[in-house]
Amino acid sequence: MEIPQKEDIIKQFPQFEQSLLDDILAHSAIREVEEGEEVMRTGQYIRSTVLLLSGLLKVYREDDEGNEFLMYYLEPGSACAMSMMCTARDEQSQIMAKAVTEAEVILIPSHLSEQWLAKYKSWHNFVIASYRQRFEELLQTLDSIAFKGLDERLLFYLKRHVKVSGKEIRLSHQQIALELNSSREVISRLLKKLEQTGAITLHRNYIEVHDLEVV
Amino acid sequence: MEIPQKEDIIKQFPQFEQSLLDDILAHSAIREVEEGEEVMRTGQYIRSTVLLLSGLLKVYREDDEGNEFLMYYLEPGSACAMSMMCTARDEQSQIMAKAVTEAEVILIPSHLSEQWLAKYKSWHNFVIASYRQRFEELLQTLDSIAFKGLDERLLFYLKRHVKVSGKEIRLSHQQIALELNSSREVISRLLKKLEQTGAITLHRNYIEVHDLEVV
DNA sequence: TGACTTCAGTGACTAGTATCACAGAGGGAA
DNA sequence: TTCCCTCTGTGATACTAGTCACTGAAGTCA
Repeated sequence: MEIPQKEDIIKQFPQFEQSLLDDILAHSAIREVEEGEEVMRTGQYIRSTVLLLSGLLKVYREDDEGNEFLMYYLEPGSACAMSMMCTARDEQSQIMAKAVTEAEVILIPSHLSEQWLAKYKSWHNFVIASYRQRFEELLQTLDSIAFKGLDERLLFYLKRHVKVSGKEIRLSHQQIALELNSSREVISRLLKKLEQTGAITLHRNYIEVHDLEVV
Repeated sequence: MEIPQKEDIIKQFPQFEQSLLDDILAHSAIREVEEGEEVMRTGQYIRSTVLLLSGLLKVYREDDEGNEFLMYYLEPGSACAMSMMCTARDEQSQIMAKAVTEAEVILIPSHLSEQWLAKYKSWHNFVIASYRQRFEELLQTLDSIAFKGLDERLLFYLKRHVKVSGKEIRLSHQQIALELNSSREVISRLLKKLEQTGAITLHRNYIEVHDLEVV
């Protein structure tokens, strides 16, 4: 654990008021997370609100048979909405969060983030905005699962990936299949089709995205 | 629009403090909603927080082709979480809400429900709890769509229905198919199978539930 | 260089769900 | 009663996605 640096926090959370920043500095810790490390597990008790300072987290759901699907990505400057909600009553996490890249998260003790809701207007707004944003992303994910075929879901997935980490998608087909709760062969075939339209080029262990909108 | 009666509100929202109840009485209206009437439409601007006083609402998502799927039911004493979130910035609804039975909703102007977050502890808790609860229900729905076959989803759907409106499910197979984003014939077949196990009995326009746990 | 491992491509088959077509049952209204 | 409409049941067929079995290509390491 490190002491957070004020400048880093300001850069990612410019909307926070001075006194809130001071409070964060005084009472919270930074945790450095390695690539692939789990930040949160289903069933784990949550005693801190999690803010992301750097890196990229994926938030996903896992069932009892080890199947998973991606809910959304968290980028620096955002918060894990679940950690805020559970916070309120010391409850268990419903989700998994894993670092996609090396990352730094700020851990704010639950009772403080709770108090701050009343104390700091900017904190309150941030929390409400986070809820709303995650809710919307979740709805989008839900839509794509409920209404779309796997081909469209894959497209949606690739687009989302491009948005958070650029046009070189460094994933194996296997990993993609896992996040979409599908199987490698099926994903391979669909990617192949996409390649034939010219939208992407396939390589070993990465996908080069040209233009996903034309498809 | 009617003037809300204090006793009715207390009955459904016993956790609200006196002064909050007075504020609700002074500034909000009750709207009576008929069975089948839409309370909220995707794309509509939301200027009020919606509390449910009596009746039953279903909250669902609809895509551009008219497909839909059920997110969850709202019972008296609960609030539409989306209406609270949108409230904050006068935004558009992402969802549909329709009265399953005749219902009464309380409409609280957005700017007030916003102010009350700071002013009334009980309101603040209520809002946070609502967020959390809806989020969890949404996650459950998501799970069942992502991980389960239609047979299990149907079971999940029936259970949920029994919980909110009893063991006589007054729905046609067609309506169920719609809410699960499936087709009538398939639902008919699955229900038939359930009937054969003895879990339910089928009738015209309603389903008699005996025991869904044994299946 | 050769052995080994991981990743990707492909055909054949299967399971689950959707779609189509049609028949019959139940209930309401004239 | 008769007509009509809605709801339900069922077979045939098609399509999507998942599974299995196998091949070959790319990268790694001794």
